Amino acid sequence: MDGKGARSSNTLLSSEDEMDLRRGPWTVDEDLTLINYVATHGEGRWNTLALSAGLKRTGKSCRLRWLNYLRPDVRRGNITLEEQLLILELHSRWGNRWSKIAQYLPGRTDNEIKNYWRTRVQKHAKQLKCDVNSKQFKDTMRYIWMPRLVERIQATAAASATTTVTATTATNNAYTYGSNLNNNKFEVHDHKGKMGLTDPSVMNNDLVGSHVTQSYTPENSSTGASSSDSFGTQVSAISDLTEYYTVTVSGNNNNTNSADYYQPSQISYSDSCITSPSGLFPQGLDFQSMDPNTPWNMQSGDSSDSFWNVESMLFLEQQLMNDNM
DNA sequence: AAATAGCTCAACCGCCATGCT
DNA sequence: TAGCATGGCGGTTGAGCTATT
Repeated sequence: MDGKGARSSNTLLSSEDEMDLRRGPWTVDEDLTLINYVATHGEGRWNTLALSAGLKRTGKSCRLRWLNYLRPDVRRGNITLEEQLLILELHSRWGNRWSKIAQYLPGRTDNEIKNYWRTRVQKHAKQLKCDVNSKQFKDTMRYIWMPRLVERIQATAAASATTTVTATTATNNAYTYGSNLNNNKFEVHDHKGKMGLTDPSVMNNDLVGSHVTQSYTPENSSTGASSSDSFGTQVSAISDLTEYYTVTVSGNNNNTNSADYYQPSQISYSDSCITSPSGLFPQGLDFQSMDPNTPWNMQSGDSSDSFWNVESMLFLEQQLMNDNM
């Protein structure tokens, strides 16, 4: 990799070595070599690592491969409704600060979030024939997309909370409860489980019954053009903006390409969702003061999807308000 | 069945910031 | 202080896959 990058960022390599630099997709052997080397020697000093491990890759390539793919805690797969919502909110706040946004989605890489944004969000902007950075599109996200996401999240949580009641009475220790409701798989984990909230500060005992995460399987994902392999990122159901502006907006619903398809004043949404035109977290979350890893820790190797839940979001809102008082 | 279009995402590129000597 | 090495970040690309015609 790094044709020019190899020259600019890896002067340890001789020109002869440069000629041998590999680029393109990583092989299984290369992956194993990198994994074993990092396991033994740790991360960092990527150029030295590449040389010492005998990888004919630049340090940059090794670093990227490790961070975006091989790292044990990296999550790939369904981007949950909650994650989508958070991405939208954080992007509205920070713009294309992908790495910053990624800090608040544990296990997600900036690259994955960036890809999500470009493939899903920008696609809808394109469909609307407006710029993704335009006020019009931002309003669409704020007034339509995000409220609908919240509604869906809440609906999911409400439905699954009912399912959880019986499970929570069974035991307070590790349990995994699965059910099949409307073709969605629901999973419940306790505080020590592999998924779900782990920080007691956000674990209101009264809400135990809501510690539910919903797992969308690829087959019930709404994204028709998802990759075929198990590593491909899938986006949870209801990620399609088209549904939002066709359902929510009063009048002119059918013309999704219309440049003036709605006015904010036309939008009405329930009391239970967005409360401010400025977005889901109207007064600004103090994300900087939060530990990105604390409330939503998730251990590696768990392919389940949603480790956010409505309580998490409400917690965020609460903290937001507290921080602004 | 073949061709084409569209989509996804891993990987690359280039720039910048930081730390070290 | 200058020069270099390294890490990090955001933008972009293109191979591979799926869906459609």
